[in-house]
Amino acid sequence: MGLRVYNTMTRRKEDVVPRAEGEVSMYVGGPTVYNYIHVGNGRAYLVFDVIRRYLQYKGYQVYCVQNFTDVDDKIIARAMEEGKTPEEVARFYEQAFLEDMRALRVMPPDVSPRATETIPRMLEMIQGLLEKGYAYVVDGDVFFSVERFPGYGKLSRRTLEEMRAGERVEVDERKRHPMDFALWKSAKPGEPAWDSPWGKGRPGWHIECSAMSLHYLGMGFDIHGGGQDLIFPHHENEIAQSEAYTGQEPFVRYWIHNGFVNIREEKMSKSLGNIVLVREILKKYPPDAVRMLTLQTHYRSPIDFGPEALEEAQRALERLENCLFALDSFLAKPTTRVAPVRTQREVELSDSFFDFERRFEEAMDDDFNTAKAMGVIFELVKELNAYLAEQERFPTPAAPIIAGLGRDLLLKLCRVLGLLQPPEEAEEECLPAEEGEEKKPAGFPAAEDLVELLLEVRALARRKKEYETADFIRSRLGEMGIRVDDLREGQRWKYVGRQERD
RNA sequence: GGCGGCGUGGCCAAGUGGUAAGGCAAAGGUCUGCAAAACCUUGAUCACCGGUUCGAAUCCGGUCGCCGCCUCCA
Repeated sequence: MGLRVYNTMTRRKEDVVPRAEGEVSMYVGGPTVYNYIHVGNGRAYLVFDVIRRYLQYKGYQVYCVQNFTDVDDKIIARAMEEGKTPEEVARFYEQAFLEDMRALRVMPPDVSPRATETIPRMLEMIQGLLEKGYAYVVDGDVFFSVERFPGYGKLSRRTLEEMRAGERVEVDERKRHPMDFALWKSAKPGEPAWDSPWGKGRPGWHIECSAMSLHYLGMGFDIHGGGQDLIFPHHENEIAQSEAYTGQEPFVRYWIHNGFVNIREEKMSKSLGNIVLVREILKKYPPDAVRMLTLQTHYRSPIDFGPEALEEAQRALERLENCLFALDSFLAKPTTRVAPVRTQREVELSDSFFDFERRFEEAMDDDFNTAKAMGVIFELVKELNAYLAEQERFPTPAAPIIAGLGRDLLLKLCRVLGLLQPPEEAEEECLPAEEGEEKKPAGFPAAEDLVELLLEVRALARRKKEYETADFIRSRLGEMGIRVDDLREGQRWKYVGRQERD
């Protein structure tokens, strides 16, 4: 069974057959950089991050383009408010976006072009559309004529007659059809502007994505993704422009759209004023908790990002981390005899590992069913925990081998979903340890050794039933972010980081 | 008005023709000086009504309820 994906265009799950064998080209709608991104944006980028990781896991060479919309009404408005230039605003939030993405552990795209740097390509396209009669000029504005493009509405499944343009927004009288949209907007005084054959102006919103995707990926690329709110009009317009301009179709092979984020049952949106910023929740929850929450629901369904849901996701994540912690400390324990001889139970368990991986893949192959895939991972966790529990009573010589295999599989599957990734280099740079370390004399004991020493003291205390001392050590270490668990055969510990909640 | 989606145990959420994954919460038990973790055990007939079928949460029709899009938005 190969990979299948739900294509918004056909409203069906389709087998994925990339344009070029073994390669997948994808374009993910990037941010308009006029503000910090909210969790709705965050979800979209997490969804496509997972899709991308899974494609790579399947062996595809993935090439990913993501734009920055750095010229736009909202950016201009923001600049006015803050007394800055639109460019300053754009660069600032561009940087903030990159920080948020890194914090969420989203893989950076291969190319992230800016709209303002793609203007020549856009002018070229607009010119071409004019020449072919798909567009017209009015007072320095250029509009796309939707009536000239027969396929208009095919993505959002609606016809021009069905749409009630002007019902909620006043229609520009100069347009030939109410649904016509701007390719180029003439500049008002004080706005950023570029020279064009139609006078000074700036691009309309939709044209940039067409220009960039055609430039970097070419006609008929594989995956175009974004939130469901982009289906109409943004992606519909992109199709119209691109197919009209090139005279070819399709513009995109597979359209993938993720569902919305709700906050307490309501759609999160700017007008409702219930925006939650990515950087706000990352102050309260680890990035993997946010990722876990998105993974536990299918990408096309709505998700509630309320505090209850996040708490729950965090506890689910802890179950995963606890299992890994238990495996790691089990494997770190010095063992006297290791032998490959497996018990019947161990033969069955290690055989089942293949099964887990197969079921994981089946789930992901079916339109990236991460909720199902997480279910498989949690079943694996249960098996591994049960096995470790057995080992406490009845150690077996092959245990390190089996536990090692289990650990490798668990980590492998989690990382396909972007969970439990090793900390990034950038993060380590943030730790203020660097300088101090230089000053330490050679041979200064590592922190790990000192922790071990404390735990030896604690073990001694426990043996003498001096529980006050033992508990004191445990709680003080806990305050420093070191978690200590007592097991039947000894203690295990791990640096889990300081808990900074609220 | 048009188009689309949803309604599964206390909560979240997979499943879309063969008698319901998983997570969180809860209860009891095991382990344990305490704590934490973990393990074992316990619970849903799938909004409602009717139909198709040997058999439906899963297909068809209807009813009720919720939501989204048609406007900038991930």
